[in-house]
Amino acid sequence: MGERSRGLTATELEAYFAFTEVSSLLRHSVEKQLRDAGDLSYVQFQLLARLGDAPDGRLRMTDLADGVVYSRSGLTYQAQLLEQRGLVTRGPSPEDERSTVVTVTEAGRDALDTVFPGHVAALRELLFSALTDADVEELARILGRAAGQLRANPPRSAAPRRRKGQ
Amino acid sequence: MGERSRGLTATELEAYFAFTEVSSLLRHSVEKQLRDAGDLSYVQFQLLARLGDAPDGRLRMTDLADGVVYSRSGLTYQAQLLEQRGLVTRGPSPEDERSTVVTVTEAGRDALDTVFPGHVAALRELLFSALTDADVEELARILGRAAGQLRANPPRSAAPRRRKGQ
DNA sequence: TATTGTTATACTCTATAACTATA
DNA sequence: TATAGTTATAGAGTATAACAATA
Repeated sequence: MGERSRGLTATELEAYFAFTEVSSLLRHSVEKQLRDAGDLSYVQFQLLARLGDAPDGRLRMTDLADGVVYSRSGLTYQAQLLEQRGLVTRGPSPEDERSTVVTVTEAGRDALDTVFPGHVAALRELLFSALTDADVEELARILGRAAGQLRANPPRSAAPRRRKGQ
Repeated sequence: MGERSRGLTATELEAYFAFTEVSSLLRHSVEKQLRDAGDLSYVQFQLLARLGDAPDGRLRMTDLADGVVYSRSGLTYQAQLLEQRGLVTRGPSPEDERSTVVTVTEAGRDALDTVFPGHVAALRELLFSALTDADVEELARILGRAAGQLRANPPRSAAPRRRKGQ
């Protein structure tokens, strides 16, 4: 970025550019794989995967959204799509009548199983094949730190609600 | 991802999750900053930044697109937006009459200058503040490798055209 | 014939605000 | 009053295919 790079060191710039490049290319490839293999968008895959890992495959809408979707209406939209396809069910929470609980169905787990091998293969081929075990460890450590920092810095200029929406 | 994680080591999974988390949160924050500070989308910022670094601030459409936009019509759309705002100009190439050359205007450079300090500040605060100099060097090295690998693996199942769209 | 770019079109996704209902 | 979620609506962005023009 030429002169505008003042404020970042050369190494920082290099790391940032590499990060954005990897992020963009990897995301694009992965999205294509998920679409081709299971007709899932990346967001839908993330939501299903999250539910698949949750106890009983169930999560409240609010907890499901975290980090994946940045507006509540966006989550409602995606949850509707998944429900229409029979990959999740939605129902009221027994504990808190305001809440909606989303649950993965068997079909939802099948969709994950269908998509997952290709997903892993893509990651291995596109990302990990170029890295040593030590690289991967370093990457996990460093990005883990960065993730912690980002989590601790919620988007500023907060809006109406604190948790989900923006 | 529970049992479905077979095929990736625990460390690989950890690295991948951290990567997606950082990518998502950072992108979201940066997009907000660019929008607030200069009414630019992330894609528009990338296009302007690329032009700002190019000799004479000029690039052919095809060269401008690389890695930023994945369809030719998408680039045309964004270039139109930038041209309407006076941030770039478009004109025919003298060498190849088929080509369109895009050039940053002074207003375009001003827009970059307006947005850049906040952009750098966000990166410093959200990403680099948590990392040591050695971390940043490692990150640049590792992600540089990964980027090379990704560049060498163009999106498979190629389509109509080879370079940009597909 | 292949390449560069534009246009028309349809579609996906996201965000804002207004609204309902429960705590 | 605050929280959880939905709905209506509008807007931004992307992709595909058909197209025109030049190499």
